[in-house]
Amino acid sequence: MDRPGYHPQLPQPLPHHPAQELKSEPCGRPESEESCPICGDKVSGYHYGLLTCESCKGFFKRSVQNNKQYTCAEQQNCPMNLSQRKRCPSCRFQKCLAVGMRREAVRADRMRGGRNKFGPLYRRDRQMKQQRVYHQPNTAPYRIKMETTQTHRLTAPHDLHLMSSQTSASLSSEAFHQSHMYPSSIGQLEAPMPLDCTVSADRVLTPPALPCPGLYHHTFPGFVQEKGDMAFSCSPGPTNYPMYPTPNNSFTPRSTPVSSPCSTPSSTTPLSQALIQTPETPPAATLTTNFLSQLLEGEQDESQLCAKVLASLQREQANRGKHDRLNTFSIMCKMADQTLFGLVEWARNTTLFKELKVEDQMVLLQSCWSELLVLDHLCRQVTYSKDGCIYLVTGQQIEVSTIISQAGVTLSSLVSRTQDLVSKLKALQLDRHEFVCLKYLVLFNPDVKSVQSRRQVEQTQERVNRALMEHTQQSHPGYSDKFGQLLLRLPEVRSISLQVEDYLYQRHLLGDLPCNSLLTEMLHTKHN
DNA sequence: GTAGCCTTGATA
DNA sequence: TATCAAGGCTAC
Repeated sequence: MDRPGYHPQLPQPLPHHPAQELKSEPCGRPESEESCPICGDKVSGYHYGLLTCESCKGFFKRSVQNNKQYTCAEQQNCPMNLSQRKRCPSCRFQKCLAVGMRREAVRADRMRGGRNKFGPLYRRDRQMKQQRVYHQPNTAPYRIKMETTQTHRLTAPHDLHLMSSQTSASLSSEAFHQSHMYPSSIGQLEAPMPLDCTVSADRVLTPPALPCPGLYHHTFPGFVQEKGDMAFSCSPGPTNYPMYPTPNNSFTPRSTPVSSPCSTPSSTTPLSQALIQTPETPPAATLTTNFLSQLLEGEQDESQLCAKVLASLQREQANRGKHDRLNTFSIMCKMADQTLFGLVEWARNTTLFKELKVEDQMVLLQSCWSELLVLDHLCRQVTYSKDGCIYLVTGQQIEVSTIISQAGVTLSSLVSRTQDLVSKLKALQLDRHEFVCLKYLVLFNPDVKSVQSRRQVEQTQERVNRALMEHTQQSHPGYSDKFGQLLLRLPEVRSISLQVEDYLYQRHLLGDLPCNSLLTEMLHTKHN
């Protein structure tokens, strides 16, 4: 593909890639200046799940309506751009699916008009974009202004102590909203940390130019190295997703070639097929292996996430004046913001989740978003953090003792509880298969109120549960209780996430949380 | 088959 | 009532 980093087999950058922005017209209606994620043409609006151009909209519609079965004459990696998009419909369709276009948005009854069931998702996407627009210099209703003198003077060790009204009023709407994911970041705002925030921000936001995601892998490690003189201790950034020394590293990825979850227009997905056991199917162990491998396919690459966050931070910084740099807390929030967004997209792009009604998808995500964030944080710590440090998505490490010594009671408690859990999971040698299973178990929660397809959710949870059990038995035959030990950690994850939500809601009631963030929307939905 | 423009109609 | 994301139409 001509787009750097694009691989038809892999989950692609989300349609709302940070590099793509919307501009507000004078009338207030956002005009898309984004390029189509499939071919790069001008976006004409939301079509079948995301912003695309008119031609790709039409192409996708025709393909789905006519149940087209395309075949690529090359290696299924044909370039896809404005001039070449007509050459290979197979790769074009693959790319449509890979970036997130949804077959189910093409109406079977061909009814015209009206809004589709994706309205809430489109709305959320717009809100996120609008949020970025607000943060453009000179167009924002309020500018991001952090770290006033008053803020720095706060030393009282109370978790809910807040900045003076003046200070709060000058804060970014985005500033606090996902800090629960990184308790240390909250601590840094609540009590002055011995971190030179300005220096940190400058460092973080001045990596080498990051023109496109595909190049980030090459620039990132060097950049991290460069940050060695920061207040944080840093470790080399990961070049791939968790691979740590457990017996599971020898886990066979898959015994048969597995296409992208949405690789063909047929109604049954590879994942669905993997879930259906017939008398002809391979042994259960192989099925479990395939199933887990396919669950893993949707996992976001840590280095890509890292690059995305860095690019976002860099862009934010570029829009600021010399004396208006993001402080450490804002940076942490940015990190958490991207992480949460990535988790929502992860869920939305997983085949099993897509099979649910959109209404169910919404309520499930609204129910478990904070648990997913906590799990994500835990996995990052288990995989990358040094003992006694918290590993950030950007590859930086902060010493836990520093945070605890200066944070308030609730925050210290949160950090301690989280670190205890990290220790337990490290002792259990949690691997990426088990981690992804835990995420699925949290996501597919049949006990969530107002889930319509409860049975479907329940069956998925049972499937994942069984796969997790079989995997732990296979990978740790001498450790019969690993499965039980893993499940026993989930209540603590839940508890921590609830504590975090409570804390954030308190801040929200005091006006500290932004009105147009995903996090606020999630909090609102729960408390309403 | 493609892609730009038009029509439709549920929803905010 | 305006919006906007569906499907339809049609020149190419």
